[in-house]
Amino acid sequence: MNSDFTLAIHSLSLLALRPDRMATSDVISVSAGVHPVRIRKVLSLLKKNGFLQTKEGTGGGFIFASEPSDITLWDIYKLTCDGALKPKCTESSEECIVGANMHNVLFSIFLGAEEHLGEYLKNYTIKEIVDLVNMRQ
Amino acid sequence: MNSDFTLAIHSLSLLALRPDRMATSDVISVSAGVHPVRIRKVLSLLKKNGFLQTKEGTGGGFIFASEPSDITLWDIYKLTCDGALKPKCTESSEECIVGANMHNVLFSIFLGAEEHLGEYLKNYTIKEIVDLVNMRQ
DNA sequence: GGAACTGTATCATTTAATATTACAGTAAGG
DNA sequence: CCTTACTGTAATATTAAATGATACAGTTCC
Repeated sequence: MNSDFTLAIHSLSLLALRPDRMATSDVISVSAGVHPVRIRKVLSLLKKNGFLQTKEGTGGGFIFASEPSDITLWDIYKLTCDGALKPKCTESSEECIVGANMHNVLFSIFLGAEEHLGEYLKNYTIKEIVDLVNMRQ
Repeated sequence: MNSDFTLAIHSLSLLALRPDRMATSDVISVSAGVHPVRIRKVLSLLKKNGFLQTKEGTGGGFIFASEPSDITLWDIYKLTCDGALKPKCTESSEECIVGANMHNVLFSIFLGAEEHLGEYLKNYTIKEIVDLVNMRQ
């Protein structure tokens, strides 16, 4: 699974814990252990979809824009790794009945698999992630 | 998703269509469009788990060992890409409550996700894949 | 106008996936 | 019993994907 997905969850959880003040990409990147540019990249995606707000310039950064209970892991999945389950089929022989059709058959099955996974991921919101993080402390 | 998974399905489907005679790794590799050594590697895994039989030497190759309707995609998933859904968390800061606990929280959620995916994949057997392939012809 | 940010493009580096080569072991058939 | 056609598997090379790093334009605040 794409690590952009976990990065997004990580960042949103961190922001959910400080709903009052902004966090810079530097602060988040230290917590997540990655390069600040990656944080900016991933979070700009979340911004475009209205999950958080940003502010440039001095004192700027990222801040939660909605309710942690309104964002599900499925929302984040769709943004960061839609199609990740899709099978990577190599160019197979068109002359063989299996080679010629396997890709399409698997594609439709995996479309269903992703939908199915979606039903599971919809059960978890950022609020629940934060609660679980707090419980472990 | 790991392409060993699709390779295994491809190979098994091909073998299911010729239950009477053996197929060599060369034949399968042409159909699947990959290197024969990879076929041998993936199929040796399937052999170890009793899904097919092999024979070395002249006239040897791979042959189905069980019923196509007895092998589900979940069986194959477990062999070829168990844990593939597991989030790739980077080393995050132990000093931050989020960084210190995110990994464990996500890990347990993804364990559940994989189980959930399993319920879906159990609905498909090699027999059904072969039927779908035939229908498309 | 300078300091502290985001936004984004580009290039470098690391890591994972896959292909290739090589060869030992096994079975069949002359 | 020797040759041919296979699997099994290790080692190495190559390619592709993920990630990191650098650079800099645009914004906001003081």
